[in-house]
Amino acid sequence: MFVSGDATILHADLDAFYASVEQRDDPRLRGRPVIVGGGVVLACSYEAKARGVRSAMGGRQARRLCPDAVVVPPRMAAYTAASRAVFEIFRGTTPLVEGLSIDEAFLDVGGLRRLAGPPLDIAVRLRREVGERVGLPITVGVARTKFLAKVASGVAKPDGLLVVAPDRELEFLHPLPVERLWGVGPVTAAKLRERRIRTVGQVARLGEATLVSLLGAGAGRHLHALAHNRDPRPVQVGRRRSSMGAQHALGREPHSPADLDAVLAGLVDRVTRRMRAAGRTGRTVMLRLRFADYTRATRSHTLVKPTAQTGPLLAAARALLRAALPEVEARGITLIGVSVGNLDDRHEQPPLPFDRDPGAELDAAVDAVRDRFGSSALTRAVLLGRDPGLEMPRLPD
DNA sequence: TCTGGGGTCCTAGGACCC
DNA sequence: TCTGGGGTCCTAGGACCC
Repeated sequence: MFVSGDATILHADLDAFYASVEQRDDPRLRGRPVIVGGGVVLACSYEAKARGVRSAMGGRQARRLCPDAVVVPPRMAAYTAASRAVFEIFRGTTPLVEGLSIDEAFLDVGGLRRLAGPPLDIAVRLRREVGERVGLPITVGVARTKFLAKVASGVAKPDGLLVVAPDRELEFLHPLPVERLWGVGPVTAAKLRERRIRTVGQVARLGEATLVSLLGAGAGRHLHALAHNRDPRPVQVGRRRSSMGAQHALGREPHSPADLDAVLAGLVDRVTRRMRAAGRTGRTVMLRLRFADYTRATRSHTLVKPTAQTGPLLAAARALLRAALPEVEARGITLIGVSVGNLDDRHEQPPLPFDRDPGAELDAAVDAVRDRFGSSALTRAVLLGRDPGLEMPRLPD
């Protein structure tokens, strides 16, 4: 029978996901260091990790560390398909699945003991199934809380399984370095290091007030709770994205306002197209900038009505960019991004027929142009207000 | 070795309303 | 004329995650 307080939460995490898909699909890559992505490392195999390669590392450094690595371009469609197949296995295991990203999820198997056996057996079967049916290695951590299950999978990687029994939790947790805690990144770790605090156990002995004064109220309380393995968050099914965005890195050379506008139009088009495909609308447009010194800034504007139409969202993004141009010209720009937040479901406002909804008509025309001529033609058309082969309504300013 | 693209959550001040 | 507390929304920034 179900005993509350059992270790019943699984954190399942595919190992070196993109690189493992590449090794699965090309046997020549197996056992060799593999790097996915050229400019920066998107993912790398464990053979490459053993040589010091890390994701997000610059490509040049990665090749210097590991000259015999095979560098392959990313194949997002293959990763998406593999992810879907794995999530099907997750949902075949338990209905209580909370996806965290393309390659990891929490599974609550608390109610399944009678049906499917104890969590350890379920985890063993899950790993075998993912291996046999999708051909990928996956690590599973099992614990009483989400947080600890994730820590456990991190410790067990790669291709591992680790169950943390409820009566051994602190014994497991306290010797670990603070960086293992979910939410402790470089900044927090550095602040703790200044106080000579390196392990989770040392954090636990600090006392909440000290942590709050060191890290602020939110982070301090959060960290204090985690260090004592207090994490009441349940596994949540069906969480929806709350924003969608796209961004594009630019070289350090100067960019004219017209160039930036072209990039911006392409980004807004990409985002709104995905929003329409997902049936979402949004109200808040956020412009993200990164300057030549790699500091960042954001500018946002909230519309009165949610929409997925390119027109109003592009107009808002353009207004934000125009307002930021003096700063951009003074400081130089190396990245431009757009995201739409405050996402709503679209169901409340069924799409109007074209003859009553010029915005939807415009979007349909834009999609048609892209499909026929490609996105670069589309960007030119949007910028010039010209017709590359189709009647194109003008974009609002 | 100059650093991609996609997200989440938290904080804090100001506007505005009751 | 001066003084409250509480709540929500918007904007901007920052830390963190994969």
